[in-house]
Amino acid sequence: MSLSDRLSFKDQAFRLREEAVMAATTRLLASKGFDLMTMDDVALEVGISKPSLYKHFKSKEDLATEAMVRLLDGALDFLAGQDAALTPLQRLQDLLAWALRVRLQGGLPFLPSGSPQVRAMLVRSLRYVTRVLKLNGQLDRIVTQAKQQGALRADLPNDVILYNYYSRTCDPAVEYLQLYGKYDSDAIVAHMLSVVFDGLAPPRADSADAG
Amino acid sequence: MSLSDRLSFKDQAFRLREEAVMAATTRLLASKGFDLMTMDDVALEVGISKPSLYKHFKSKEDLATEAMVRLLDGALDFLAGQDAALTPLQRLQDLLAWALRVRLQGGLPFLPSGSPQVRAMLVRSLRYVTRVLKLNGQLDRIVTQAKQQGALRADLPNDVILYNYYSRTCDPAVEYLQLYGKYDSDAIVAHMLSVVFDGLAPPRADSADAG
DNA sequence: AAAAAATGCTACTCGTTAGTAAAAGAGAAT
DNA sequence: ATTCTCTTTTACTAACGAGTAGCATTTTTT
Repeated sequence: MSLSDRLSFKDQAFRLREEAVMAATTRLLASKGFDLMTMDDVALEVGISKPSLYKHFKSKEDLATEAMVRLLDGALDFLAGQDAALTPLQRLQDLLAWALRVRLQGGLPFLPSGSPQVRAMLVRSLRYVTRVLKLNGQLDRIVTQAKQQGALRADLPNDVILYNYYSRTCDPAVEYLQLYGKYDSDAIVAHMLSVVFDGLAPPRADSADAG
Repeated sequence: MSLSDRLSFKDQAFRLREEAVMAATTRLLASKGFDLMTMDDVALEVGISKPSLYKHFKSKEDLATEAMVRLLDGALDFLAGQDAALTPLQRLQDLLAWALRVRLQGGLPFLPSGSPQVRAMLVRSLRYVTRVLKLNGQLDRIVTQAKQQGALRADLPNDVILYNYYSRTCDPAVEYLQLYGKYDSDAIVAHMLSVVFDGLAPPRADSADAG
């Protein structure tokens, strides 16, 4: 309603196409990576021609960066929308589950895996860096809270925990297990969460009290 | 001696250069990835010209595949050379530590992270596939042994354990923590091993006996 | 010492891809 | 209805990268 009133048909179509472009970019970035994703790929997938892309985004760099920004905004929104009653540990677990599901549906990981070039490209973008710092700050606080509650290991520095956490969203294990076809998304998410927080070794009942 | 006797100067130089080519390829593959590594890069790093590379390897694909094959051979050698007295868990931990150190020194990860194209390329190579199957088989047996000894969680399928294990060798967390400069290699390896096997959550002393 | 064989290098080809210019087309305003 | 503006497209350019042809050089062999 409010859209149709204010915007012309052309503008509406333009916005819709922009969303389609973002969706295609995200999918292609996640599957092929930045280097192998061509602007022609994106154009073809959206069903428009390459120069039209440049009406929306001024470069490939811009396009890719925007995709990452949207992912991080999604994560920040997810955090902001979480139930206040949740424990810090549950907040972390739920966010990771969300990120893994995003990934399993063809979305992007939190960390740009791979080449320093891509990292450098992202860091050039203020829009991107802002989000990273915000997410980092929020998660760092939650990790500290979880440690205070005894829900995360106090012997690990926060950054070690955080990078281990982030990196799980681009863990190839997810991809490979999905490729297998043996497990559905729920099973993969459950397994991954279990492994991240509890580890591959069984709980050692003798560790705390026995000695 | 035996080399100088049988091989001409030319042949010796040729072999030495071939090693230099492999070393450069490995380093560049690890840092830039397959797509961004150019044959000119390799040639420049070795100090020879591009066409000379093609006397050693018939294509970029060949070159990259050979680098992966050597890594896997290294892993298989490491396994073969392990002390027979080691527990299965220790064997897994030591191999992972070895792989992480390789990675921290600019080497390749076990899993080709990223694009399906690269995966497809590797799978085309029989030399590569042979090694993968061999390593998979050996590690699968060790994992089963470790489970029987209660050293690994029996509730996780072997393949879930294995892919989580493999994927740690290309975990960006390693890269990022190294980038930080705050931790030395030993600390990073120790932290990673600890996280992989024990998880981010503290041991739950109440889990097995209390209920 | 001279011919023979093999390697290394300079200078190319061909294909691919990011990005652009100018024409063609569709919607909006008078 | 007609003009005006904005968008879309076809057809390009420029750069880069994989792989090659043919010449120069160097080692080996007779």
